[in-house]
Amino acid sequence: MTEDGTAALGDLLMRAARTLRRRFGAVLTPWDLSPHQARALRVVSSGDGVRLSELAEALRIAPRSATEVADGLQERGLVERAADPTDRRAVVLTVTEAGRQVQREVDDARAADSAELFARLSAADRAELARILRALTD
Amino acid sequence: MTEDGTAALGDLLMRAARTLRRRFGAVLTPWDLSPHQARALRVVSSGDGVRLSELAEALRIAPRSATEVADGLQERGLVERAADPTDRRAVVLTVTEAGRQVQREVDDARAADSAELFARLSAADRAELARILRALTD
DNA sequence: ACCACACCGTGAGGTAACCTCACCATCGAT
DNA sequence: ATCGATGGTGAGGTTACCTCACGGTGTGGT
Repeated sequence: MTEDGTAALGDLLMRAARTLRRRFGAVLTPWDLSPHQARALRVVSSGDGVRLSELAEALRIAPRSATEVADGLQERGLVERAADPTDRRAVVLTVTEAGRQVQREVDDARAADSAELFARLSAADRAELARILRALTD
Repeated sequence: MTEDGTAALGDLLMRAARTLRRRFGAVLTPWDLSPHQARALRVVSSGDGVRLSELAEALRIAPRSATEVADGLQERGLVERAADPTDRRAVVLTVTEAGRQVQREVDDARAADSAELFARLSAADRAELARILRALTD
C-alpha cells in the first residue's frame, strides 16, 4: 500500500511546512505578533468590515475565540470594533492606519523570507511546485 | 520583490500542510492520541531505549515537557520508563508490546490516508513533488 | 402583530500543551 | 575530593483554545 512512498511524501510536506512555519514565526518577532494574530490581521485587512463570526470561520476557530484574537489586535491598536449598520447584533472589525502599516510591513518581510527560502529552487521547480500543490488542494 | 510569487508559494505549502495535518489528526481519533503523542510514540518505537532528553530534542520541546509527553504515553501503557544502565541519572523510554501494536496501526492508517490524499496526483507529479521538497529541506 | 426560534458577541470557567525556575541525584574533569 | 555541568521532575505560570450560559437582536410562521 505504500510502495509509491506516499507516507514519506506526507512527511516531507509536513517537514517543509514546519520549516516554513518556524521561519514565519521568527519573521514576526519584530512586531511581537503571533502567527495567528498575523493571519487575523491579514483577514481583516483584506476584507473590509469583517464580522467576528467571519473571522472565526476564516481562522477555523470557535466564535468565542475570535473575540479574544480581536481583543489582542485591538489592544495593539491594529483593528477597531464598530457596529454593523445592517445588523445591530453584529460587530465588524476594521483595520486601523497603524494596522494597515503593520500588515504591509509583515507581508513584505514574509515575502522576503519566502523568497530567501525558495531561492534554492530553480524558477522552473518553483512553478512546478506551485502547480502540484494547487492540484493537491483544489 | 514578489514578482515570482514566492509568497504565494509559501501560502500554498502552508495550506497543503494544514490539510494534511487536519487529516492526520482525524486519522488518530480511533486511538485517542494527539499528533504529538503519535510522533513521540514513533520516536520511541524507532530508536530503542530513548532518553527523555533525546525525546525532547526530537520533538523540539523543553526537557520538562518531554516528561509530560512520556507520562501520557506511559498512562496509556504504550511506553515504559527504565533506568539507563550507563547513567543513573537518566531514564530511557522503551515501547511496550501494546505500544508497538498501536504504532503499527497508526502508521498503516496514516499511510492509507496519505495515499488517498495524494491519489489525485499522477505518479510523476508525486515523484516531482518529493524531489522538490527534498531539495528544499536539504 | 405576535411569538418562537435562530443567531451575534461575550462573560465565566475549564483544559491541554507548552514554558521557566528551582531542586536533587549523578557524572566527569580537575 | 570537589565542583561545575547534566538528567529528570515538582511547582507554578502562560497561551490559545474550548463549552456553556446569557442578553440583545433579526426572522419566519401563524
